[in-house]
Amino acid sequence: MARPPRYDAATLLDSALDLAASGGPAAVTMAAVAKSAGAPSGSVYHRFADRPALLSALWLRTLAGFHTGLLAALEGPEPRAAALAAARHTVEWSRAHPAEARVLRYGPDDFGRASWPPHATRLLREANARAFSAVDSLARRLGAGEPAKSPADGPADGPAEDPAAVERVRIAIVDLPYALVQRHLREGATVPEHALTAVEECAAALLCAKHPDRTE
Amino acid sequence: MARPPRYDAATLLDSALDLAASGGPAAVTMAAVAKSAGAPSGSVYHRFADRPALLSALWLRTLAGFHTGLLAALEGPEPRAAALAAARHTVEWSRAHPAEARVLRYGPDDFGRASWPPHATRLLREANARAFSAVDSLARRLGAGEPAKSPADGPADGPAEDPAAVERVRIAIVDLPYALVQRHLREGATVPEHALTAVEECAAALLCAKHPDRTE
DNA sequence: CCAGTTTTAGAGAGCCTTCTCTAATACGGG
DNA sequence: CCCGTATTAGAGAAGGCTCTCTAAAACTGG
Repeated sequence: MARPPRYDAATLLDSALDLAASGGPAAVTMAAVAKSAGAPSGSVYHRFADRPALLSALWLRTLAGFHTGLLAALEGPEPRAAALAAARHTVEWSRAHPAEARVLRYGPDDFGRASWPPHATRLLREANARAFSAVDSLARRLGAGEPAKSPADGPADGPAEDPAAVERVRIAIVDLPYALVQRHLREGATVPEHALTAVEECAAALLCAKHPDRTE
Repeated sequence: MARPPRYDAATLLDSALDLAASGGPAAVTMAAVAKSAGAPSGSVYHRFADRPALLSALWLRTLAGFHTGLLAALEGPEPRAAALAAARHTVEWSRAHPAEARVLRYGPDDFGRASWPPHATRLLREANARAFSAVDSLARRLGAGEPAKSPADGPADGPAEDPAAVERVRIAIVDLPYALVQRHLREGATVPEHALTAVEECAAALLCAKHPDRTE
């Protein structure tokens, strides 16, 4: 009932991904995407209302690709194994998807979040909330296996929720792998294999040391 | 013997810093810097040959500001205290200099390193080499205090230099504090105070756990 | 007070980008 | 076979950015 599409949204986003990976968000211009995909500029505007719409789609698609594996790892049955798997996932996914990982170096603000359509802004908020709550609940599960420390310390609702402990878990399984990956990507290199073992060791060390009793 | 300057390089770089901190590298246009400083565009081009020259000056000035304190901390007499001081410095400096810290979120490539003048490229290489070697030598000093592990493992020239151990130190005192700081900055927030204690705890934990004998 | 030098001041050319608009095109259903 | 629709195709207006160029201005040493 209609002419078949030659340049669909996914294809155009692939071009946008390449441009963003090699030249940063600023390199993703509508003209550059069109040229890189071999399409006329009209076709790009046929798929995406404007540049913010394209940038938001690129960010959300990339983030979703990363989150699926991360969430799967975080929801593993055994808390400790799940934490280590999540830490590993960041490194492995970045090694397998270098272009996407380069995009996630930036933040949504760098991709013009301020001018995104409301729809995209909502999706971003939901995706981030989902990931954050998954990390949070894993941190709770990890804490539940430990001996309770001081029950009269704050309004512990469900299991004990020491914000500092949650923060430590978050550092071990999110920030630390992310930092290591980004260091290599920032230098223009790919993520080396030994980054994986480094992350495993460091995450294990951080998950072990729970009590900050050793002040010095 | 000449007309006194009204807009010197430092003032213009201050404007560029504000623009970069709030809008990223793309927001640092010659026109925007001129407007933000209240100067005509000619004055900007009088100080900086072209945009890459200005961007390189901005990056190098910002990096130098961060490096001075970092190098001072790394060169402390007692290795372990020096390592913890270095980790702390990243957080404290970022809290004290939010705009500069936002700039360092990016990499030199985002500030157009490919088109920098050779002079600037050389300065960058030197600054990075200095910082890297300071971390490296601190890692060596830290390792020297520990019991030697397996002397017949690689061409140990001076003190034992296990690349994995150096990497672990680098993660503890550079990557980890950087990651924590950038997480807050990426979200548009400032770095909270509790980030400092989190970094201290995590760095201490990582510096303690040296031997990767606990595989699981 | 003058000559010399640095700096301000801003107009404008050339290029690139975003976005719009019109026309042509290719396919499927009846 | 033909109509309706989704899509391609690309020209072009409007605006921003980089960079150049000319002229004026402001200060200092003699």
